[in-house]
Amino acid sequence: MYKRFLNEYGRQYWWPADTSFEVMIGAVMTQNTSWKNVVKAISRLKSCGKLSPVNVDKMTLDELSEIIRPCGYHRNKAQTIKNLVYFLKLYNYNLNQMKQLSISSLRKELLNIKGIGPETADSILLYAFEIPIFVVDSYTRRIFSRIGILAGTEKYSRIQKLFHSLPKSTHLYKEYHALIVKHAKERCKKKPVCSTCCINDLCRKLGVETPFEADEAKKSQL
DNA sequence: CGCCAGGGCCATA
DNA sequence: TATGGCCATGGC
Repeated sequence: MYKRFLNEYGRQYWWPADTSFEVMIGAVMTQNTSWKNVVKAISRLKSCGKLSPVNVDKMTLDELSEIIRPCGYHRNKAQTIKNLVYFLKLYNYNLNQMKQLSISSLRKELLNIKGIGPETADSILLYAFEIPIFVVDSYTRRIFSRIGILAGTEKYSRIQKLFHSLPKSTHLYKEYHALIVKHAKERCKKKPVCSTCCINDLCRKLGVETPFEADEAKKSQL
């Protein structure tokens, strides 16, 4: 799948951000939200010169909330970003200092921050800390359940484990997740399912329904 | 106008 | 453990 996606779409060069802090707050802001809205929110932060952990720390919750309004759920997300900055401050805003922790400890610390769940934590670990941890999102579930590899209801950790059977490569995990998002947006939307998907031939090779066939089958059941 | 977007928390059973 | 309601904005 990775090879086919890479061949189809090319390298994605994720995460699209200038600093690791921008990666982190972007990961929070994109929760159940289109990336375009996140770009708006981040540029608003940039244009007031507040795109740094120290400056975010200085702002009140309401100030931050108002600036990031375009990304949606802005009250919740402003609080989450505040919680995150509080955590970063404990380590003097120094990522190398946090990296002294074991990977599992660091992950637990991130998950302990209110508003940060598994996907957001892993996005931060992979794209900000450059630690080889695979990010599982709803697109991963959709794509791999459409071709019959997943049911889609498996627990996060189980799906992540599956991808961790691949070589533990930060570069591979970064690009694979990015390619999954790219593919979902272009060819694996909720509806309609594209009939000319680049993984159709792989489905036939595996002897399973193509995404298009699976969709048609579901329709005829109704 | 309705659907959807790179989730997570919380109350409930 | 596992659903369901809730959080909010903008693109299409």
